[in-house]
Amino acid sequence: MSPKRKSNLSIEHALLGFIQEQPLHGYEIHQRLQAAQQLGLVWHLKQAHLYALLSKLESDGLIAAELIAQEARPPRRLLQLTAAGREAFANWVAAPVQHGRDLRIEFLAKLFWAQQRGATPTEQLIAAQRDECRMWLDNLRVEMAQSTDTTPYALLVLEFRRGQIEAMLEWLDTCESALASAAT
Amino acid sequence: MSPKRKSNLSIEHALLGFIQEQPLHGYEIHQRLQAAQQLGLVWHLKQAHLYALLSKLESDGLIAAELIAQEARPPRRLLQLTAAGREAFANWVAAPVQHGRDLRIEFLAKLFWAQQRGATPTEQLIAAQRDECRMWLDNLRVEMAQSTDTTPYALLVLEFRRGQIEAMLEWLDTCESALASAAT
DNA sequence: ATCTTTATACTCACTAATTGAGTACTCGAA
DNA sequence: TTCGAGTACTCAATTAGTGAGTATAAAGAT
Repeated sequence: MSPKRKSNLSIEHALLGFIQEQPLHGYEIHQRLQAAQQLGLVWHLKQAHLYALLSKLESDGLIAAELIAQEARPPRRLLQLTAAGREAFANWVAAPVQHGRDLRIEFLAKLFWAQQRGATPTEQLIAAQRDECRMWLDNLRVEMAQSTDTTPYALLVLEFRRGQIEAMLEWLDTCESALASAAT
Repeated sequence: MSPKRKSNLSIEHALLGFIQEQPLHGYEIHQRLQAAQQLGLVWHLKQAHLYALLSKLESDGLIAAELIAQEARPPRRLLQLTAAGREAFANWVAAPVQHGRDLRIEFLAKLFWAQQRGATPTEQLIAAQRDECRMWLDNLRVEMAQSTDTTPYALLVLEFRRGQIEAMLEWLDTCESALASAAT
């Protein structure tokens, strides 16, 4: 009833990238997701799930469908970005992820699209994520410094997180130089 | 109808640890899960979710409940390990996780219980996980070596994973020395 | 000439995961 | 005396995710 559902979109935004250039239908998007060496490397989606996410994006007004009848086949639902969708996608690509658990999939997906968009968006994304990671590290260090009454286990947990974040930061540097050398 | 449901238990096993020593009821388990510096540090569960997981464990025959009536309050369901549950828990604690995505929560949960059990189980778990991680690394290196026709993006994805696994391996070393020095 | 795959383009019904909210009582403090 | 906090769960609802199915055409096999 209420017009504003709490729409928890995040990784779904990655699908919008496929229809930036030209409208596509769901089946084709699924094909491209599977394609080797691309997004499918980090994000796996069953077909039925893909269609579910697409309708979610549609009901959120980020994409709009146009029915293209085909004689004797199910009609294609040609999907295209709405203005809101185009904006949401741009924002999503540019924004770093806010939690470590989102690095493996969502950040790599952002990087994929950023890198399709060119060197500048890529560098900006990397810089933004680096800032975010540094913030996480700073917070961790504060927590660890305050740890006088900390159990050995709790300390190990914090050290685990520190290690993962530091590895991420080093890898972000790798990304930058890889892309810089790819540009030349 | 069929007696064998495909029961996809894994992280749920961590709950069994709470009733190793004495039977507890769900509410109490939730309290202990929240307790600072413990498992709650890595695994957050809403109350309703906890109860759902407990019934799953029960229908899998790993725990059994005894109803304890209390005058004028809802009766407690006192939960205890079955023989199968005790075995399943021991196996779970000893086994390394098979996928990188399970490191942040499930492995840390295993470590928590291993370390409650003493130095030997802890060392064994760490060793087993180290072997597993080394295997992942070896596979990654093969993939990377075979990468002649690889896009820069695909290469970065592989390098990301390598970084995370290497950080994990270093951290496993930290764990070992931390626990060794705690033992003295 | 017919028969079987394979590709196209989705839909449906279901189970599992997860959440918010509620219930029904007690006890201690203001 | 009433208000909040604690005890111990339960329920209904929403979301996520999967397996299987549908309907058709074109391509290839026998």
